[in-house]
Amino acid sequence: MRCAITEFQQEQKKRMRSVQDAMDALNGKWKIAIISSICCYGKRRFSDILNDVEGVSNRMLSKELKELELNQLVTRTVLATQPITVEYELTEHGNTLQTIISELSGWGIVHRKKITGK
Amino acid sequence: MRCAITEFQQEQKKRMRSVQDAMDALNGKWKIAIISSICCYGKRRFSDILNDVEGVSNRMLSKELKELELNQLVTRTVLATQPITVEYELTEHGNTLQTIISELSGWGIVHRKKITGK
DNA sequence: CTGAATCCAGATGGATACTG
DNA sequence: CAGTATCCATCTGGATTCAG
Repeated sequence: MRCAITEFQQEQKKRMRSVQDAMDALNGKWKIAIISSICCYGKRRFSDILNDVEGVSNRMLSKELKELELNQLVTRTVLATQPITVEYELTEHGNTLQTIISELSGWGIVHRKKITGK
Repeated sequence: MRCAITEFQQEQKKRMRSVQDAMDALNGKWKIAIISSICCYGKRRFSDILNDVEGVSNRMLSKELKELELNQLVTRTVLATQPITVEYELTEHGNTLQTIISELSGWGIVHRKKITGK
């Protein structure tokens, strides 16, 4: 009977799928930088993020913010100013990413040393 | 004097860069699945990984394994069998990713529930 | 100010066939 | 078995312009 092996592989598949789910929500060149920018300041306007995230274009920023909103990681609030301004904020769910981002940051530092600076 | 703000922003930039360093090493459609496959079994052959990672082509597998090797996350060992076989294994450094992968997996499960199943 | 629309170059990745 | 080479469709993302 090969149940043990089968179950083991099933677990492995589930694990891989859930990691992929996470990565799908975070993929895109700027997502993590955008999240960092917002969470760092609490609330953040479109043009602010545009300045924070070095190199991003308004086209990409708009697109990735929309995806983050779809994934319920940020909220978008239009303010009735003249001209209008828009505030982005992390949702509670978005905030749960902070642990992961911290760990990625930590690993990234070690990794960079490993590859370059030795 | 604006030192506090400046330092804060400096910290933020560093953090974003190191996260990006980490993501650079892990980007690519299959990297995490490949790492999962290898670490799950200890050692793994090319054709094994090809089977484990659903949907990957030999072209992509070859390419991403090469990148993982460059980033010193896996080692490649040619065995003198007939025909030759190749074993891939996680380096010590590659193994340090397990925590992050676990967390991503955990977050991915919560996230999927949030977005779909409620 | 906050985007959306268009255009376009370059990267990504699948299918297939081939080599040692 | 473990890749490499080639062809080709699609995706990505920058620059620029336009709109509410």
